[in-house]
Amino acid sequence: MLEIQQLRTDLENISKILAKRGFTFPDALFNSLEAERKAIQTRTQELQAKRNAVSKQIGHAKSRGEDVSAILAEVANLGNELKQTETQLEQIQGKLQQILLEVPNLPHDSVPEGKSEADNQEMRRWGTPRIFDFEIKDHINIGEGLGLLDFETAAKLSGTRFSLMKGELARLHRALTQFMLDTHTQENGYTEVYVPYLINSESMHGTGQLPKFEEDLFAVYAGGKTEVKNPENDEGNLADFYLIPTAEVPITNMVRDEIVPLEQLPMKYVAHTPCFRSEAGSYGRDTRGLIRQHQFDKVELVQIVHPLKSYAALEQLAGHAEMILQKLQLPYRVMALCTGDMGFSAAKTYDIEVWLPAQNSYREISSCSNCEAFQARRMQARFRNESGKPALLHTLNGSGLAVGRTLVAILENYQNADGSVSVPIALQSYMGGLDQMVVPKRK
RNA sequence: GGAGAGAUGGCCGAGUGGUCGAAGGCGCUCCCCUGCUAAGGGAGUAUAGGCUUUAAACGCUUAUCGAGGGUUCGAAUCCCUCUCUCUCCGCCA
Repeated sequence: MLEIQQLRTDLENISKILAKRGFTFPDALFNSLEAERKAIQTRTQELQAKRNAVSKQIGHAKSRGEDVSAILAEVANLGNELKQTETQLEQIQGKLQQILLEVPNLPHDSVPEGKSEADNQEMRRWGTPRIFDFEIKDHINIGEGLGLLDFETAAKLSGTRFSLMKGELARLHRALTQFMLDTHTQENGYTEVYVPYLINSESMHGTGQLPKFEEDLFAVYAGGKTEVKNPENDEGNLADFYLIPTAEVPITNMVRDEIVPLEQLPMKYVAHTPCFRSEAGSYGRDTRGLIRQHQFDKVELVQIVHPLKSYAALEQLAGHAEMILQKLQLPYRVMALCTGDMGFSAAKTYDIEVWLPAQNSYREISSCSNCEAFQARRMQARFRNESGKPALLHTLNGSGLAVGRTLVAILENYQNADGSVSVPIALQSYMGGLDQMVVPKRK
């Protein structure tokens, strides 16, 4: 959420900046609502002040035992008018709030301008894609060839965009999460947290998934009841819970409505959770394989920091995600997302893309964003600053990493001619010393 | 799921219709006193808005005593709904 004062004083400029993201701010509507708001709010407060003064008078008079009927007559109609203006004010502020909640964050000055993925800017590359002297397979063929990856059964259980892993592959998947968590807690200074996967709508508003992106989520209704609780307003249509699309939601919301002491900053949290996404609007994209699933695991990094330190923290956070790929010896590149490709809440985002040989391209495996005060303002997440005053925090999040996609990268980059897959050295201790997953011999 | 108790400022805690944004204490900040230490004295100390202001401060003003609604000229206080916490019982991985 943007600061409404900023919009009031600098609308033209902000509108221009938002246009770079492809967002059209409703200038005219906003201005007329604001004018109305100002008039009605002033009037309301005048009436309230009068009521308070008169009520106080009555109190005084009564305590002196005087007759108050004259004063009472004077304010007979005040109540009605006040109620009317209060209602009007509430409606207008509701409308303004609604507009505000759907406005994306302002991109940072350093963000490259552009319309789509094609305009993202490459920052750096690490590692050299391996040259294979045999015909390579994609991760689906490798996994199925090993007899450890089973999409058919997953489809029977749940449908498309689900997967089922067995044996050493399931263990490798688990090894990856352990390895990532251990690295971030032991080397990068994060505190591990275990969080709820079912989250209420307030939290989803806090990090920006609601109200605009409900169709991307899975909603959960206690006892399977989906009837509208309160048909009078939209809030009544909200589900009891939503399945988290990322651990960013529960972790970041830990500081919702909190005032954090200065000395507790920066807060650095890591969590491993499953993530659930409806993937509405991505029909036909990455339909095969593990790349785009309704359910996938992710190790998420969240930093809650002092506003002056958030850009340094973003570089650090991206570095932490990169560390995992370096330890796994997986080639990658880092992209600065352009204005048109960034997510709703982000002021600046680096995507880390891992090399996938079978796709002959780099694919997103981590997305690291500085949301500045955008989420904090929605959440009222604050800290007590140097002069003792509450001020908004900055929040950052990044994958460190998406586990399923890391598994894909390992299968493809570590594949051998005979269909076996070598286990990266960094993971072998998590695999009971196993250094290779081999194709089972036919009997 | 059943029965009961509770939710007040950074913390503790008083306050059952009127001069209460809220006593008192603790903590914190500043000042005075004290040659260290301990103690003492004084002042200050919620948040979010609106108007005013080039901006800030100041000033004026509104709202907020878990949340929302109601009664009333007036609500921390009375009524209703909800949320959360605690205790006991039941069920449960």
